[in-house]
Amino acid sequence: MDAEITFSINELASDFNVTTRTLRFYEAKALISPKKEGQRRIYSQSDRERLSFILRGKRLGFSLAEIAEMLDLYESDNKKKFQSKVIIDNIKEHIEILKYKRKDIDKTLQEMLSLVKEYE
DNA sequence: CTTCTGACA
DNA sequence: TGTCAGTA
Repeated sequence: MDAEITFSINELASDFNVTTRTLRFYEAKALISPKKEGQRRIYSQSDRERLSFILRGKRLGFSLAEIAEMLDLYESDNKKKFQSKVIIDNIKEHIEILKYKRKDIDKTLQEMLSLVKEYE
């Protein structure tokens, strides 16, 4: 009955332009935990979203350790409600970091834009 | 032929 | 992370 859309490690890897080695590596770092069909890894849509988040985090310059932290912070707010303040504080910190990154990007963007403008 | 674990670059 | 080995 359940037409769960799943992916093999190969499909997921090619879909996101990463290697299967990378996916196993992230799993070893506990960033993704696909189901196992015997030995074979079975990736679900949620695993897909997690990978998307991980790769985006990488592009934003976060380390795998930081991404791992964000990941379990974002999913733990249901279970560990007694620690909500700590979680909120951590997320706020991430928000601040992102704001600085955005400022840097905007600054650099403006400089490059005006630079190109001089030569065209 | 695809995937897995472990090891080494 | 890439890659090579030896399997299941």
